[in-house]
Amino acid sequence: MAAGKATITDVAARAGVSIKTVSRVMNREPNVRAGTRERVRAAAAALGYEPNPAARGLASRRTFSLGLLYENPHEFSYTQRAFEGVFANCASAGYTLLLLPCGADGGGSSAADSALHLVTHTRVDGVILTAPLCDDERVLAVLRERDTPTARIAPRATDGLSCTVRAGDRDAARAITDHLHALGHRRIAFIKGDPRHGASAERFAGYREGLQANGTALDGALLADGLFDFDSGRRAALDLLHLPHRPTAIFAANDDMAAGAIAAAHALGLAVPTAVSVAGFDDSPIAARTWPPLCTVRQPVFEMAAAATGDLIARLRGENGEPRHRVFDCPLVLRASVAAPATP
Amino acid sequence: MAAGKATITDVAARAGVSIKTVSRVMNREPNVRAGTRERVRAAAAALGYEPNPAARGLASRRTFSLGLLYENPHEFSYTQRAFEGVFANCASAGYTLLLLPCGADGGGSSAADSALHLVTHTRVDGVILTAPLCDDERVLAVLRERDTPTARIAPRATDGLSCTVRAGDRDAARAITDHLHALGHRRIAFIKGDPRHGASAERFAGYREGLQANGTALDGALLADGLFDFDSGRRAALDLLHLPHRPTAIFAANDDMAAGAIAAAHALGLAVPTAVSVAGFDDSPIAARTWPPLCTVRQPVFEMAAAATGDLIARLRGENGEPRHRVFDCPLVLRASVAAPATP
DNA sequence: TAAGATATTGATAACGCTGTCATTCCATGC
DNA sequence: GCATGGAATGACAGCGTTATCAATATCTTA
Repeated sequence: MAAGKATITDVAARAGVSIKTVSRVMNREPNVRAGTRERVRAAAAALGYEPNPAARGLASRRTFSLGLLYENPHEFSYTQRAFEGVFANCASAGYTLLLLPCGADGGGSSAADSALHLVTHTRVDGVILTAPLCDDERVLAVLRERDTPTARIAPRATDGLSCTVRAGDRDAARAITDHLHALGHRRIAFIKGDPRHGASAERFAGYREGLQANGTALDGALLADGLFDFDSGRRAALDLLHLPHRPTAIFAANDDMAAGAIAAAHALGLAVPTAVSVAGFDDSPIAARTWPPLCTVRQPVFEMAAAATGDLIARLRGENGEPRHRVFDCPLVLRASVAAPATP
Repeated sequence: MAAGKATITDVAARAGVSIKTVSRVMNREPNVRAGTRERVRAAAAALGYEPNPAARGLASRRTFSLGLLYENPHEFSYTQRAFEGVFANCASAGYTLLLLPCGADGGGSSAADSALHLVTHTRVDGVILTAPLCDDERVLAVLRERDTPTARIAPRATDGLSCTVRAGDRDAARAITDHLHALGHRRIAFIKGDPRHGASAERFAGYREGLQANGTALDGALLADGLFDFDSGRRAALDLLHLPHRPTAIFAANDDMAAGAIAAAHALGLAVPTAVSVAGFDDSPIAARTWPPLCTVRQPVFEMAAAATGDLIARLRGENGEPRHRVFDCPLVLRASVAAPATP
């Protein structure tokens, strides 16, 4: 039973009551006999009925929405920057932004579930997905089924149906690797990103390309797994720095992990960059706040999110035929956490 | 002319055309004579007419809103945590969350303007304001005028009209100061927060109370101004650490500035906490990522935001008479950036 | 047991806008 | 002067819900 089609009239007919009674049940109003209530509930469930928010709002003069007004000069995390980018284009096009956070708690399935729930029960003209949700097959299937135009930020691959934007992860990772090599580093460790993100594989590929192009063999001992968060980076770096023949540089697949690596070096009494260089990826706010500040590549998140939104809106207006796919350049950001290796 | 009252019919009557023509003008459809268009525009402006989104959505089967689906396990900035807290309560109560960011660009006036614009043109049942917007008289005046129920997070003062939540800033700052004193610090510097935030004054008051209770005189040379951001903290700390008789501890009014202070100490070759202790406020993510990690107090932002939202929704449902005012405790978080001063 | 009170249900009119289609207007060509 | 056709405008029927108030069913109480 396709959701989003049944109306209150259908439910009333099926339950053998008036629409007003259905309305009462849906709004949990008192004065409905338990049996009637149950019958209406069953009919609604069978038909996959969801009240239409617009009709509800029109009739009741309520919106069932709250505004959250905020001003945020200092904090620009990845998500924050993405919000701002999306919002910038929404506002100017007369669109409203609905936030649908997905619980990141117990494993991927719960996140997907809450995503599905929200997509099914909230009527929006289009949806913007960020990684790693943008690669979740179940979420994408629901959107396809309901013909919901979609834009995806940092997806694993393009699909001809949705607009996408992504960073040139591979080239940027290659650039960092080249930079480290050019400074004289030959033992460059790599901390991988969360495997659920498409970008992780790309960044790793860029690292490998860089080694290969510079004639350095890939040393499996210099690879560590991470999950894009500070603590996984810290732990991975501790392992790497305890190696008998330790790396002279550590390249982490994002800044949070790189910050963890710097903390690990500090904890072991190894000076950065004298004893070990550390590089990150993203140019997130943490990159300018570590000591020493982090050498990284800048991902233009705001611009990426704004572009995704613009393309999606254009599509909603029927302005362009094929969905667009954009790739954004990530320029190198040189900072003090990287230097030439000590020559022993 | 109070906005939010005029309907398309009023505009049509005033312009001497049919409602359909008004609709055409409002939607920028073609085939309207320039003169007619102008007449309609003038009538709409005179009446302060804004199309009703619900009616529009119902008739056109469009929502003019986009969904942004995201999953965000790692980044929990202050704003992010507040979002999550607000959203948690919105979703379970059947409310939708509308984000209205305010440009934090050229001075406060522009931010207030964009806030006003959004509050006026978007119909929401209630509004949640974060600092420093929650103390902006112009914003509050608009909300009062339109009888929009409001919740405020970290306001300067309560007002009997809106629900408020805030942290026990004064007590927490007092606790940090006491802690530093107990360790033996007698020259404790303080970096003030952004004066636009009510919390700044409270935290400073707590610092002063702490000194006084411990019998230490307030030394004006040990006070520095800051704006809650990393760089203002770094610069303030550089000044303080260049004093002839420099402080043994620096207490910054938030973590971002404290992180800046740590960077300043590093830059001057002063070890933390051996040469100088540094304490912050908030327990924001940066606090666990500096080296050494930051001693601070934990502000329960998620819980505060969730409580504000819950109180607001209860109010919208007419469940409670007087608006609630809550104060949240901020427990001390002991970390390595603070230790007893060296005894020379 | 009947009157009165209360709980339950439904008929119907909004709600404010857009879509459809009919109508009017006006410029053009013959 | 009159037909022709496209541009400009309007009449009116929904859109899917809630609100109002009347109607009916059920329960109380004397």
